[in-house]
Amino acid sequence: MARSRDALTHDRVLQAALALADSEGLEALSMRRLGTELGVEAMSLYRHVPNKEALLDAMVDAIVHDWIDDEAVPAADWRGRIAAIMHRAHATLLARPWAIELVTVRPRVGDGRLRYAEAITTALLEAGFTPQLAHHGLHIVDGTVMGFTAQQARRPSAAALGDRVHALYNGDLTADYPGISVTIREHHDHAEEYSLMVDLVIDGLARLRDGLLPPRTGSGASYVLSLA
Amino acid sequence: MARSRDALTHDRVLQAALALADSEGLEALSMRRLGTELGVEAMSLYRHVPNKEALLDAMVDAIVHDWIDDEAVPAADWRGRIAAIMHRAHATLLARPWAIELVTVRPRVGDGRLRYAEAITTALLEAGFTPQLAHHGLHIVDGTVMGFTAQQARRPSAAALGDRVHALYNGDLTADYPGISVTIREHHDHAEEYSLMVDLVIDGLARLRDGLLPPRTGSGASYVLSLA
DNA sequence: ACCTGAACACCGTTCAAGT
DNA sequence: ACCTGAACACCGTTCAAGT
Repeated sequence: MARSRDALTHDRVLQAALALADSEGLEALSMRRLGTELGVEAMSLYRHVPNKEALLDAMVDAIVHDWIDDEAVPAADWRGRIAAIMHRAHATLLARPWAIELVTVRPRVGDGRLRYAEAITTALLEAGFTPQLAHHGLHIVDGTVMGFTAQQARRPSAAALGDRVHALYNGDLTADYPGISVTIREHHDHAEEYSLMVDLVIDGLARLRDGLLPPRTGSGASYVLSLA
Repeated sequence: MARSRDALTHDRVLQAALALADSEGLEALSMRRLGTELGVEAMSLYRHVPNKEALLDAMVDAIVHDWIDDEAVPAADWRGRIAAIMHRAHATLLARPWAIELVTVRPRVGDGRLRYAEAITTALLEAGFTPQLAHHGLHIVDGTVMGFTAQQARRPSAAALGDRVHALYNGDLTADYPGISVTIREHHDHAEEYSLMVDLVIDGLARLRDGLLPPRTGSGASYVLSLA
Protein backbone atom coordinates (compact mmCIF):
# COMPACT_ATOMS: atom_id res chain seq x y z
CA MET A 1 0.00 0.00 0.00
CA ALA A 2 2.76 2.41 0.91
CA ARG A 3 4.71 3.80 -2.01
CA SER A 4 6.86 6.60 -0.78
CA ARG A 5 8.31 7.15 -4.27
CA ASP A 6 5.19 8.76 -5.71
CA ALA A 7 5.09 12.38 -4.65
CA LEU A 8 2.47 13.19 -2.06
CA THR A 9 -0.44 15.26 -3.35
CA HIS A 10 -3.68 16.50 -1.85
CA ASP A 11 -5.57 13.95 -3.90
CA ARG A 12 -3.35 11.03 -2.89
CA VAL A 13 -3.88 11.96 0.76
CA LEU A 14 -7.63 12.24 0.21
CA GLN A 15 -7.90 8.88 -1.58
CA ALA A 16 -5.85 7.16 1.09
CA ALA A 17 -8.10 8.65 3.77
CA LEU A 18 -11.22 7.37 1.98
CA ALA A 19 -9.67 3.93 1.53
CA LEU A 20 -8.65 3.75 5.17
CA ALA A 21 -12.12 4.75 6.37
CA ASP A 22 -13.66 2.21 4.00
CA SER A 23 -11.51 -0.65 5.21
CA GLU A 24 -11.22 0.10 8.91
CA GLY A 25 -13.76 2.74 9.80
CA LEU A 26 -13.56 6.38 10.75
CA GLU A 27 -12.07 5.75 14.18
CA ALA A 28 -9.00 4.19 12.53
CA LEU A 29 -8.35 7.36 10.57
CA SER A 30 -5.66 9.25 12.43
CA MET A 31 -3.07 11.46 10.84
CA ARG A 32 -0.31 9.19 12.12
CA ARG A 33 -1.99 6.07 10.80
CA LEU A 34 -2.74 7.74 7.49
CA GLY A 35 0.93 8.68 7.25
CA THR A 36 2.17 5.13 7.67
CA GLU A 37 -0.46 4.03 5.14
CA LEU A 38 1.19 6.37 2.64
CA GLY A 39 4.72 5.37 3.67
CA VAL A 40 5.40 8.78 5.11
CA GLU A 41 5.60 10.47 8.49
CA ALA A 42 2.33 11.94 9.77
CA MET A 43 3.80 15.42 9.73
CA SER A 44 4.35 15.33 5.99
CA LEU A 45 0.60 15.32 5.46
CA TYR A 46 0.41 18.88 6.74
CA ARG A 47 2.20 19.98 3.60
CA HIS A 48 -0.95 19.04 1.62
CA VAL A 49 -3.78 19.49 4.08
CA PRO A 50 -4.13 22.35 6.58
CA ASN A 51 -5.40 20.05 9.32
CA LYS A 52 -7.51 17.00 9.98
CA GLU A 53 -10.78 18.96 9.92
CA ALA A 54 -10.08 20.14 6.38
CA LEU A 55 -9.32 16.57 5.35
CA LEU A 56 -12.66 15.39 6.74
CA ASP A 57 -14.41 18.21 4.88
CA ALA A 58 -12.72 17.13 1.66
CA MET A 59 -13.81 13.54 2.25
CA VAL A 60 -17.43 14.65 2.65
CA ASP A 61 -17.34 16.67 -0.50
CA ALA A 62 -15.78 13.83 -2.49
CA ILE A 63 -18.68 11.61 -1.51
CA VAL A 64 -21.41 14.14 -2.15
CA HIS A 65 -19.78 14.90 -5.50
CA ASP A 66 -20.85 11.46 -6.74
CA TRP A 67 -24.51 12.20 -6.10
CA ILE A 68 -24.78 14.35 -9.19
CA ASP A 69 -23.46 13.38 -12.57
CA ASP A 70 -24.88 12.88 -16.03
CA GLU A 71 -25.49 9.17 -15.63
CA ALA A 72 -27.05 9.52 -12.21
CA VAL A 73 -29.68 12.14 -12.93
CA PRO A 74 -32.12 11.04 -15.64
CA ALA A 75 -33.82 13.45 -18.03
CA ALA A 76 -37.11 13.04 -16.23
CA ASP A 77 -39.63 15.41 -14.68
CA TRP A 78 -38.85 17.05 -11.36
CA ARG A 79 -40.24 14.14 -9.36
CA GLY A 80 -38.07 11.63 -11.20
CA ARG A 81 -34.94 13.75 -10.93
CA ILE A 82 -35.31 14.42 -7.23
CA ALA A 83 -36.16 10.78 -6.56
CA ALA A 84 -33.06 9.68 -8.49
CA ILE A 85 -30.79 11.97 -6.50
CA MET A 86 -32.33 10.91 -3.20
CA HIS A 87 -31.94 7.23 -4.05
CA ARG A 88 -28.38 7.66 -5.19
CA ALA A 89 -27.45 9.59 -2.05
CA HIS A 90 -29.01 6.87 0.05
CA ALA A 91 -27.17 4.08 -1.77
CA THR A 92 -23.83 5.90 -1.57
CA LEU A 93 -24.17 6.52 2.14
CA LEU A 94 -25.34 3.02 3.02
CA ALA A 95 -22.30 1.72 1.11
CA ARG A 96 -20.05 3.90 3.28
CA PRO A 97 -21.73 3.93 6.68
CA TRP A 98 -18.88 5.86 8.27
CA ALA A 99 -19.64 8.77 5.90
CA ILE A 100 -23.08 9.46 7.35
CA GLU A 101 -21.71 10.73 10.62
CA LEU A 102 -19.41 13.04 8.69
CA VAL A 103 -22.02 14.28 6.22
CA THR A 104 -24.56 14.90 8.98
CA VAL A 105 -22.26 16.83 11.24
CA ARG A 106 -19.93 18.85 9.00
CA PRO A 107 -21.37 22.21 8.01
CA ARG A 108 -18.64 23.17 5.53
CA VAL A 109 -19.99 23.64 2.01
CA GLY A 110 -17.84 22.53 -0.92
CA ASP A 111 -18.38 22.04 -4.63
CA GLY A 112 -20.07 18.66 -4.29
CA ARG A 113 -22.58 19.95 -1.80
CA LEU A 114 -23.33 22.97 -3.94
CA ARG A 115 -23.91 20.91 -7.08
CA TYR A 116 -26.30 18.70 -5.16
CA ALA A 117 -28.17 21.66 -3.69
CA GLU A 118 -28.31 23.29 -7.10
CA ALA A 119 -29.77 20.20 -8.78
CA ILE A 120 -32.56 19.93 -6.22
CA THR A 121 -33.28 23.66 -6.26
CA THR A 122 -33.50 24.05 -10.04
CA ALA A 123 -35.74 20.98 -10.28
CA LEU A 124 -38.12 22.66 -7.84
CA LEU A 125 -37.94 26.10 -9.46
CA GLU A 126 -38.64 24.60 -12.90
CA ALA A 127 -41.60 22.77 -11.41
CA GLY A 128 -43.18 26.07 -10.46
CA PHE A 129 -42.18 26.34 -6.81
CA THR A 130 -41.71 29.90 -5.56
CA PRO A 131 -38.14 30.71 -4.50
CA GLN A 132 -39.32 30.67 -0.90
CA LEU A 133 -40.87 27.21 -1.22
CA ALA A 134 -37.91 25.92 -3.24
CA HIS A 135 -35.66 27.03 -0.39
CA HIS A 136 -37.78 25.12 2.11
CA GLY A 137 -38.00 22.23 -0.34
CA LEU A 138 -34.23 21.88 -0.55
CA HIS A 139 -34.01 21.66 3.21
CA ILE A 140 -36.85 19.16 3.32
CA VAL A 141 -35.13 16.94 0.76
CA ASP A 142 -31.73 17.36 2.39
CA GLY A 143 -33.05 16.69 5.87
CA THR A 144 -34.81 13.58 4.60
CA VAL A 145 -31.77 12.16 2.83
CA MET A 146 -29.47 12.68 5.79
CA GLY A 147 -31.90 11.93 8.58
CA PHE A 148 -33.58 8.93 7.14
CA THR A 149 -30.37 7.36 5.94
CA ALA A 150 -28.62 7.99 9.24
CA GLN A 151 -31.55 6.46 11.03
CA GLN A 152 -31.32 3.32 8.91
CA ALA A 153 -27.53 3.07 9.10
CA ARG A 154 -27.74 3.39 12.86
CA ARG A 155 -29.24 -0.13 12.97
CA PRO A 156 -26.41 -2.15 11.43
CA SER A 157 -27.03 -5.32 13.40
CA ALA A 158 -29.61 -6.04 16.04
CA ALA A 159 -26.74 -7.34 18.16
CA ALA A 160 -25.20 -3.89 18.58
CA LEU A 161 -28.42 -2.23 19.68
CA GLY A 162 -28.37 -3.22 23.31
CA ASP A 163 -30.09 -5.74 25.52
CA ARG A 164 -33.41 -3.93 25.48
CA VAL A 165 -33.92 -4.67 21.81
CA HIS A 166 -33.50 -8.39 22.39
CA ALA A 167 -35.97 -8.25 25.24
CA LEU A 168 -38.42 -6.48 22.93
CA TYR A 169 -38.03 -9.16 20.28
CA ASN A 170 -38.68 -11.85 22.85
CA GLY A 171 -41.82 -10.04 23.98
CA ASP A 172 -40.44 -9.56 27.49
CA LEU A 173 -41.39 -5.87 27.58
CA THR A 174 -44.96 -6.09 26.29
CA ALA A 175 -46.33 -4.56 29.49
CA ASP A 176 -44.17 -1.42 29.28
CA TYR A 177 -44.03 -1.06 25.50
CA PRO A 178 -47.08 -2.70 23.93
CA GLY A 179 -46.86 -0.79 20.67
CA ILE A 180 -43.25 -1.44 19.69
CA SER A 181 -43.50 -5.01 20.95
CA VAL A 182 -46.03 -5.52 18.16
CA THR A 183 -44.31 -3.59 15.39
CA ILE A 184 -40.68 -4.52 16.05
CA ARG A 185 -41.19 -7.98 14.57
CA GLU A 186 -42.61 -6.63 11.31
CA HIS A 187 -40.74 -7.19 8.10
CA HIS A 188 -38.29 -4.39 7.56
CA ASP A 189 -36.64 -3.71 4.23
CA HIS A 190 -34.41 -0.62 4.13
CA ALA A 191 -34.69 0.02 0.40
CA GLU A 192 -38.45 -0.41 0.40
CA GLU A 193 -38.91 1.84 3.41
CA TYR A 194 -36.71 4.52 1.93
CA SER A 195 -38.71 4.41 -1.31
CA LEU A 196 -41.82 4.99 0.74
CA MET A 197 -40.23 8.01 2.42
CA VAL A 198 -39.01 9.44 -0.89
CA ASP A 199 -42.48 9.09 -2.41
CA LEU A 200 -44.07 10.62 0.68
CA VAL A 201 -41.76 13.62 0.56
CA ILE A 202 -42.12 14.24 -3.17
CA ASP A 203 -45.89 13.91 -2.97
CA GLY A 204 -45.85 16.26 0.02
CA LEU A 205 -43.76 18.82 -1.87
CA ALA A 206 -46.24 18.77 -4.77
CA ARG A 207 -49.13 19.25 -2.36
CA LEU A 208 -47.25 22.06 -0.63
CA ARG A 209 -46.74 23.81 -3.97
CA ASP A 210 -50.41 23.36 -4.87
CA GLY A 211 -51.67 24.60 -1.50
CA LEU A 212 -53.19 21.24 -0.66
CA LEU A 213 -51.58 20.68 2.75
CA PRO A 214 -54.19 20.82 5.54
CA PRO A 215 -53.97 23.70 8.06
CA ARG A 216 -51.21 23.62 10.64
CA THR A 217 -51.22 20.94 13.28
CA GLY A 218 -49.26 23.29 15.52
CA SER A 219 -46.92 26.25 15.34
CA GLY A 220 -44.35 24.75 17.66
CA ALA A 221 -44.12 28.01 19.58
CA SER A 222 -45.93 26.60 22.61
CA TYR A 223 -43.54 23.67 22.82
CA VAL A 224 -40.53 25.93 22.66
CA LEU A 225 -41.94 28.01 25.52
CA SER A 226 -42.70 25.00 27.65
CA LEU A 227 -39.00 24.22 27.79
CA ALA A 228 -38.10 27.46 29.57
CA MET B 1 -18.66 23.94 41.01
CA ALA B 2 -16.44 21.25 42.48
CA ARG B 3 -17.70 19.79 45.73
CA SER B 4 -15.66 16.76 46.56
CA ARG B 5 -17.58 16.22 49.81
CA ASP B 6 -20.78 14.99 48.12
CA ALA B 7 -20.32 11.35 47.19
CA LEU B 8 -19.95 10.69 43.50
CA THR B 9 -22.94 8.97 41.91
CA HIS B 10 -23.83 7.95 38.38
CA ASP B 11 -26.37 10.76 38.28
CA ARG B 12 -23.96 13.40 39.54
CA VAL B 13 -21.47 12.39 36.84
CA LEU B 14 -24.23 12.47 34.21
CA GLN B 15 -25.51 15.90 35.27
CA ALA B 16 -21.99 17.32 35.31
CA ALA B 17 -21.39 15.93 31.81
CA LEU B 18 -24.58 17.55 30.51
CA ALA B 19 -23.68 20.86 32.17
CA LEU B 20 -20.18 20.79 30.73
CA ALA B 21 -21.44 20.06 27.21
CA ASP B 22 -24.01 22.84 27.59
CA SER B 23 -21.48 25.43 28.66
CA GLU B 24 -18.47 24.50 26.56
CA GLY B 25 -19.58 22.04 23.92
CA LEU B 26 -19.03 18.37 23.33
CA GLU B 27 -15.36 18.71 22.43
CA ALA B 28 -14.64 20.07 25.92
CA LEU B 29 -16.08 16.94 27.48
CA SER B 30 -13.13 14.74 28.38
CA MET B 31 -13.00 12.35 31.28
CA ARG B 32 -10.10 14.32 32.75
CA ARG B 33 -11.89 17.63 32.43
CA LEU B 34 -15.12 16.17 33.80
CA GLY B 35 -13.14 14.91 36.78
CA THR B 36 -11.73 18.32 37.66
CA GLU B 37 -15.22 19.78 37.19
CA LEU B 38 -16.41 17.40 39.93
CA GLY B 39 -13.38 18.03 42.11
CA VAL B 40 -12.10 14.53 41.60
CA GLU B 41 -9.46 12.67 39.64
CA ALA B 42 -10.59 11.46 36.22
CA MET B 43 -10.06 7.86 37.20
CA SER B 44 -12.65 8.06 39.96
CA LEU B 45 -15.35 8.42 37.32
CA TYR B 46 -14.77 4.85 36.22
CA ARG B 47 -16.25 3.71 39.51
CA HIS B 48 -19.64 5.02 38.30
CA VAL B 49 -19.48 4.73 34.53
CA PRO B 50 -17.98 1.81 32.58
CA ASN B 51 -16.39 4.09 30.00
CA LYS B 52 -16.90 7.29 28.07
CA GLU B 53 -19.10 5.65 25.45
CA ALA B 54 -21.57 4.57 28.12
CA LEU B 55 -21.60 8.09 29.51
CA LEU B 56 -22.44 9.51 26.08
CA ASP B 57 -25.24 6.95 25.72
CA ALA B 58 -26.63 8.00 29.09
CA MET B 59 -26.51 11.66 28.02
CA VAL B 60 -28.49 10.87 24.88
CA ASP B 61 -31.10 8.99 26.81
CA ALA B 62 -31.46 11.74 29.39
CA ILE B 63 -32.24 14.20 26.60
CA VAL B 64 -34.65 11.95 24.74
CA HIS B 65 -36.36 11.20 28.05
CA ASP B 66 -37.67 14.76 28.14
CA TRP B 67 -39.46 14.35 24.83
CA ILE B 68 -42.25 12.36 26.42
CA ASP B 69 -44.00 13.36 29.59
CA ASP B 70 -47.53 14.15 30.64
CA GLU B 71 -47.24 17.88 30.09
CA ALA B 72 -45.54 17.53 26.73
CA VAL B 73 -47.97 15.20 24.99
CA PRO B 74 -51.47 16.65 24.83
CA ALA B 75 -54.62 14.53 24.84
CA ALA B 76 -55.20 15.15 21.16
CA ASP B 77 -55.77 12.94 18.12
CA TRP B 78 -52.80 11.10 16.63
CA ARG B 79 -51.82 14.03 14.43
CA GLY B 80 -51.70 16.42 17.37
CA ARG B 81 -49.79 13.99 19.56
CA ILE B 82 -47.16 13.20 16.96
CA ALA B 83 -46.81 16.86 16.05
CA ALA B 84 -46.34 17.75 19.71
CA ILE B 85 -43.59 15.18 20.17
CA MET B 86 -41.85 16.24 16.97
CA HIS B 87 -41.93 19.89 17.97
CA ARG B 88 -40.70 19.18 21.46
CA ALA B 89 -37.83 17.04 20.15
CA HIS B 90 -36.90 19.80 17.75
CA ALA B 91 -36.94 22.48 20.44
CA THR B 92 -34.91 20.35 22.85
CA LEU B 93 -32.26 19.60 20.27
CA LEU B 94 -31.95 23.15 18.98
CA ALA B 95 -31.49 24.26 22.59
CA ARG B 96 -28.61 21.77 22.93
CA PRO B 97 -26.96 21.74 19.51
CA TRP B 98 -24.15 19.48 20.68
CA ALA B 99 -26.75 16.78 21.41
CA ILE B 100 -27.77 16.34 17.78
CA GLU B 101 -24.47 14.79 16.79
CA LEU B 102 -24.82 12.38 19.68
CA VAL B 103 -28.45 11.50 19.09
CA THR B 104 -27.90 10.99 15.37
CA VAL B 105 -24.88 8.76 15.69
CA ARG B 106 -25.42 6.63 18.82
CA PRO B 107 -27.38 3.47 18.13
CA ARG B 108 -27.76 2.36 21.75
CA VAL B 109 -31.39 2.17 22.85
CA GLY B 110 -32.26 3.23 26.39
CA ASP B 111 -35.47 3.92 28.29
CA GLY B 112 -35.93 7.42 26.91
CA ARG B 113 -35.61 6.27 23.34
CA LEU B 114 -38.04 3.42 23.94
CA ARG B 115 -40.67 5.66 25.52
CA TYR B 116 -40.42 8.00 22.57
CA ALA B 117 -40.68 5.17 20.04
CA GLU B 118 -43.61 3.71 21.96
CA ALA B 119 -45.52 7.00 22.01
CA ILE B 120 -45.19 7.41 18.23
CA THR B 121 -46.01 3.77 17.53
CA THR B 122 -49.15 3.57 19.68
CA ALA B 123 -50.42 6.84 18.21
CA LEU B 124 -50.13 5.29 14.76
CA LEU B 125 -51.62 1.93 15.75
CA GLU B 126 -54.61 3.63 17.38
CA ALA B 127 -55.08 5.68 14.22
CA GLY B 128 -55.60 2.48 12.25
CA PHE B 129 -52.16 1.96 10.76
CA THR B 130 -51.23 -1.67 10.21
CA PRO B 131 -48.28 -2.87 12.33
CA GLN B 132 -46.18 -2.88 9.17
CA LEU B 133 -47.05 0.73 8.31
CA ALA B 134 -46.71 1.81 11.94
CA HIS B 135 -43.19 0.37 11.88
CA HIS B 136 -42.34 2.37 8.78
CA GLY B 137 -44.13 5.37 10.24
CA LEU B 138 -41.97 5.37 13.34
CA HIS B 139 -38.84 5.40 11.20
CA ILE B 140 -40.27 8.15 9.03
CA VAL B 141 -41.02 10.32 12.05
CA ASP B 142 -37.69 9.50 13.70
CA GLY B 143 -35.70 10.15 10.56
CA THR B 144 -37.47 13.46 10.09
CA VAL B 145 -36.89 14.66 13.63
CA MET B 146 -33.20 13.81 13.59
CA GLY B 147 -32.42 14.65 10.00
CA PHE B 148 -34.30 17.85 9.68
CA THR B 149 -33.15 19.16 13.03
CA ALA B 150 -29.54 18.23 12.34
CA GLN B 151 -29.77 19.95 9.00
CA GLN B 152 -31.03 23.15 10.64
CA ALA B 153 -28.54 23.04 13.49
CA ARG B 154 -25.73 22.56 11.00
CA ARG B 155 -26.28 26.17 9.90
CA PRO B 156 -25.60 28.02 13.15
CA SER B 157 -24.17 31.13 11.59
CA ALA B 158 -23.57 31.94 7.97
CA ALA B 159 -20.04 32.92 9.00
CA ALA B 160 -19.06 29.32 9.78
CA LEU B 161 -20.27 27.91 6.51
CA GLY B 162 -17.28 28.73 4.36
CA ASP B 163 -16.37 31.28 1.74
CA ARG B 164 -18.61 29.77 -0.92
CA VAL B 165 -21.73 30.73 0.96
CA HIS B 166 -20.66 34.37 1.11
CA ALA B 167 -19.96 34.32 -2.59
CA LEU B 168 -23.43 32.90 -3.17
CA TYR B 169 -25.02 35.65 -1.11
CA ASN B 170 -23.15 38.27 -3.09
CA GLY B 171 -24.36 36.72 -6.33
CA ASP B 172 -20.80 35.94 -7.44
CA LEU B 173 -21.65 32.36 -8.41
CA THR B 174 -24.84 32.95 -10.40
CA ALA B 175 -23.32 31.40 -13.52
CA ASP B 176 -22.45 28.10 -11.83
CA TYR B 177 -25.35 27.91 -9.40
CA PRO B 178 -28.29 29.89 -10.77
CA GLY B 179 -30.91 28.12 -8.65
CA ILE B 180 -29.39 28.48 -5.19
CA SER B 181 -28.24 32.01 -6.02
CA VAL B 182 -31.93 32.88 -6.23
CA THR B 183 -33.23 30.91 -3.26
CA ILE B 184 -30.40 31.48 -0.78
CA ARG B 185 -31.55 35.02 -0.10
CA GLU B 186 -35.10 33.98 0.74
CA HIS B 187 -36.44 34.49 4.22
CA HIS B 188 -35.60 31.51 6.36
CA ASP B 189 -37.30 30.84 9.66
CA HIS B 190 -36.30 27.59 11.35
CA ALA B 191 -39.47 27.14 13.40
CA GLU B 192 -41.73 27.89 10.47
CA GLU B 193 -39.84 25.57 8.13
CA TYR B 194 -39.92 22.77 10.67
CA SER B 195 -43.67 23.21 11.09
CA LEU B 196 -44.00 22.82 7.36
CA MET B 197 -42.01 19.61 7.42
CA VAL B 198 -43.99 18.23 10.37
CA ASP B 199 -47.28 18.95 8.59
CA LEU B 200 -45.97 17.43 5.39
CA VAL B 201 -44.92 14.24 7.13
CA ILE B 202 -48.14 13.83 9.12
CA ASP B 203 -50.26 14.50 6.05
CA GLY B 204 -48.11 12.02 4.14
CA LEU B 205 -48.55 9.37 6.82
CA ALA B 206 -52.33 9.78 6.68
CA ARG B 207 -52.26 9.46 2.90
CA LEU B 208 -50.02 6.41 3.19
CA ARG B 209 -52.49 4.78 5.57
CA ASP B 210 -55.41 5.61 3.27
CA GLY B 211 -53.64 4.34 0.14
CA LEU B 212 -53.61 7.80 -1.42
CA LEU B 213 -49.90 8.05 -2.26
CA PRO B 214 -49.31 8.03 -6.04
CA PRO B 215 -47.49 5.01 -7.53
CA ARG B 216 -43.76 4.71 -6.93
CA THR B 217 -41.44 7.24 -8.49
CA GLY B 218 -38.71 4.59 -8.45
CA SER B 219 -37.70 1.47 -6.59
CA GLY B 220 -34.18 2.61 -5.99
CA ALA B 221 -32.80 -0.70 -7.25
CA SER B 222 -31.43 0.76 -10.47
CA TYR B 223 -29.53 3.44 -8.61
CA VAL B 224 -28.02 0.94 -6.25
CA LEU B 225 -26.84 -1.14 -9.19
CA SER B 226 -25.34 1.83 -10.98
CA LEU B 227 -22.90 2.24 -8.12
CA ALA B 228 -21.30 -1.15 -8.62
C1' DA C 1 -15.32 0.77 49.56
C1' DC C 2 -13.79 4.49 47.34
C1' DC C 3 -10.31 7.39 45.40
C1' DT C 4 -5.42 8.29 43.60
C1' DG C 5 -0.74 8.41 40.96
C1' DA C 6 1.83 6.75 37.81
C1' DA C 7 1.96 4.63 33.61
C1' DC C 8 0.59 2.92 28.82
C1' DA C 9 -0.61 3.62 24.35
C1' DC C 10 -2.38 6.67 21.86
C1' DC C 11 -3.98 11.63 19.69
C1' DG C 12 -3.33 16.49 16.55
C1' DT C 13 -0.10 19.85 15.74
C1' DT C 14 4.41 22.95 16.12
C1' DC C 15 8.76 23.87 14.70
C1' DA C 16 13.61 23.74 14.07
C1' DA C 17 16.45 20.78 11.63
C1' DG C 18 17.81 17.96 7.93
C1' DT C 19 18.29 16.71 2.61
C1' DA D 1 10.90 22.38 -1.76
C1' DC D 2 9.76 18.67 0.68
C1' DC D 3 10.10 15.59 4.49
C1' DT D 4 11.59 14.32 9.40
C1' DG D 5 12.38 13.93 14.69
C1' DA D 6 11.62 15.49 18.73
C1' DA D 7 8.60 17.78 21.50
C1' DC D 8 4.14 19.80 23.45
C1' DA D 9 -0.17 19.40 25.22
C1' DC D 10 -3.47 16.61 25.27
C1' DC D 11 -6.58 11.93 25.12
C1' DG D 12 -9.11 7.17 27.33
C1' DT D 13 -8.09 3.56 30.24
C1' DT D 14 -5.34 0.05 33.43
C1' DC D 15 -3.82 -1.18 37.65
C1' DA D 16 -1.32 -1.44 41.82
C1' DA D 17 -1.24 1.34 45.71
C1' DG D 18 -3.10 4.15 49.22
C1' DT D 19 -6.91 5.52 52.95
